[in-house]
Amino acid sequence: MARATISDVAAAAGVSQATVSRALRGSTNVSPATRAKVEQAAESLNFTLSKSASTLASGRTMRVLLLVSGPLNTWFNASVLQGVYNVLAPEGYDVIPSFVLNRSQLDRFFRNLPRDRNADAIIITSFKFDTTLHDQLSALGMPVVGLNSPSTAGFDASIGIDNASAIASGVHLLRSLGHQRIAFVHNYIPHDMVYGTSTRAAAFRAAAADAGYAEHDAIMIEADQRDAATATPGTTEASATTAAHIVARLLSCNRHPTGIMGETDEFTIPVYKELLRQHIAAPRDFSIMGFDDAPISRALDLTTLHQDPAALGSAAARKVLALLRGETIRHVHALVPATLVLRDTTGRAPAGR
Amino acid sequence: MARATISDVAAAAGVSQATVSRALRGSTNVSPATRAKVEQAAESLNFTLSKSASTLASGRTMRVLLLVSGPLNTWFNASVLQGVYNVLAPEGYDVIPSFVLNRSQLDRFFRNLPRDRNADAIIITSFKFDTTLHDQLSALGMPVVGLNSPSTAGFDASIGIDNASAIASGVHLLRSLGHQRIAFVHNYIPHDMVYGTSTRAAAFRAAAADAGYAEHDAIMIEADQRDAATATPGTTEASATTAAHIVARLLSCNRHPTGIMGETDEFTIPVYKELLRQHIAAPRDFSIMGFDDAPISRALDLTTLHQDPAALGSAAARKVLALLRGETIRHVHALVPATLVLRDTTGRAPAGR
DNA sequence: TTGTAGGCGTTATCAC
DNA sequence: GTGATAACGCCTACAA
Repeated sequence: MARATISDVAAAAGVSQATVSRALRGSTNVSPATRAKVEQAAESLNFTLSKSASTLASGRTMRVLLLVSGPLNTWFNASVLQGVYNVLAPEGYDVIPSFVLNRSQLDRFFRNLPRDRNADAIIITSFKFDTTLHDQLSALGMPVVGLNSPSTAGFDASIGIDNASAIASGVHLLRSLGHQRIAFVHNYIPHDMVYGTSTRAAAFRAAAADAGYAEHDAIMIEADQRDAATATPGTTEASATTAAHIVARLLSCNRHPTGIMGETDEFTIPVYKELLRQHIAAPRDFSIMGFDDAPISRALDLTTLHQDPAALGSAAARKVLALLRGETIRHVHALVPATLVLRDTTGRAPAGR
Repeated sequence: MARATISDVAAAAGVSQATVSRALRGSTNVSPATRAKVEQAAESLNFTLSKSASTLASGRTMRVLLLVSGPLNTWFNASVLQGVYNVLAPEGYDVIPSFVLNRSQLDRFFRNLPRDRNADAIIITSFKFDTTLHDQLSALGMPVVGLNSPSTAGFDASIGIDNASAIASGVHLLRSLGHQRIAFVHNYIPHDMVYGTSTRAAAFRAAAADAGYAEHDAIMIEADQRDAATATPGTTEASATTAAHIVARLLSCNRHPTGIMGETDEFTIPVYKELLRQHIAAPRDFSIMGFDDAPISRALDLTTLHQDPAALGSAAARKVLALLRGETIRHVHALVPATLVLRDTTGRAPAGR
């Protein structure tokens, strides 16, 4: 059976193609009677509108791109996708995920994007901002919404986690638990890096100073570049080797820190495990907390800062919708808080320190 | 600047539209010289072919659907997506993920699919097979490849994990470690269920019998339906309540099992944690193993059966490609093994049992 | 190897 | 409220 076209339906229903189109899209002025006739005809012919043809004629693709940094099978990225999908799918939009692992892939993505301008809007997550990116974004010619981007420039709207206040609340916790020296452990940050967690490192520095920590009482420990190089790019997870190196540096400090914050749960957990392996226990000997509240932190009872990437994705998608409809958005650039989740890895600082 | 069309490029390059089309698609007979001219003209006009127009004219959409059961932000589903993407994206295909949580959503999906026949093929993961589904699949009119489906019927090709032999190797492990009584713990399986892990339960029964376990020495413990109902559908994770109930049933057995296998890592871990909470330690008092080798099992040093969902996704995508190109596939329905990963939660059965 | 011309199946703009 | 009709931007025989 060759596929029925709109004119077949028109013939069957005894109306014009235009009317069929109107009726089937539910929208414009069509009398209830006609609509019923048309719908019935379409039904019996097993007819449905062709997306491609509609797209061509209308200029609307009903597709939105989701560009993430790092693999899609990351807790964060997958959850964002889920959230975006949840609000866009019911509206009839397809969401097309893409990802890039490094700067050159990112550039290639933007270079090829117009090649198949086949989306109405794009959501971009966790990219570090730079002027090149900015230019690329504005050249896109479609609504661009950012998700967890360090800067809002170049985006028509954005949503993100309030890293600064979240990190601050973590620092305050450690301080009130009596930890005299604290540390922030994080992955190696390449100079051409595309992911944006470096915001947290900066936030830690600021929050520590703010909370009264002297500079040498709030130290930063970054993963070794060589360790990072052997890992999958874009992964936030620390390898066992990376973790071992970090712990070595941590413990070899003169009067080592007892309060530790990690950039993400996934990065923090290997460090935590390595400490345990050294027979240094939390919260007896030290306190440690992650960031994200990913399932893995729950499994290990790790204290952490909760964020909800699916909610971020949904919020971003809602902004896309608003942009597409030309509605005015209340908070063009919104920031949502991350909240502290107390579990088993934080407690009063060991006495005598 | 209004978008350049193919005829603008044709004019600029001094050739016909047809030639531009041919040249830009890299394909058919075009002299190198002409091709260069065309490419340069396109470049300078910032022109690219419109996907929608190509689709309409050619009938090929360059899109493939990925339908998964359960949320996209599951380790398994997200990894499958990643794997599918990895092979399809370089070939110019967009992959459009969709998911359904239950039977009615699945039916709705199939009912609406022809409504926007806008894909060249579809990959379907982890769905329980039934005759209705079979009919729906064959009515699709496009290549359908199954991933981890209990049956191959209705699919043009399929790829999956060899649950039977994997589970068998787990049972053999427990047996050789001296566990006299073993148990399989798994989530509640709704009768209209769409996900396919029930295969593992059946495999456990068979493998246990095969290994010489009497029926009452190899017990099945299924999560309570009411517990499952309160959880997110499609999640393979056990809630704390579910886990507590399961452990209660486990320990209240006369001579309780000391060797435990779980349907997935995510489901197994809460059970494991609950056992620890009862001061019953692995591998001293019992052995427990998961299935999947998800990152979370590594974090908890859980013995498990390794599978690689991204590889499954890639394999499925390759079959899609072959189908689309009319190539003959070597193994239309392929099964890949899952391999045992020994970690810290399995060991010799406690003496005197 | 390259050009010509007729679709592909809708949507949108007008009239009526 | 409904009907013509001209786009929409490319692909693909077929001819040259």
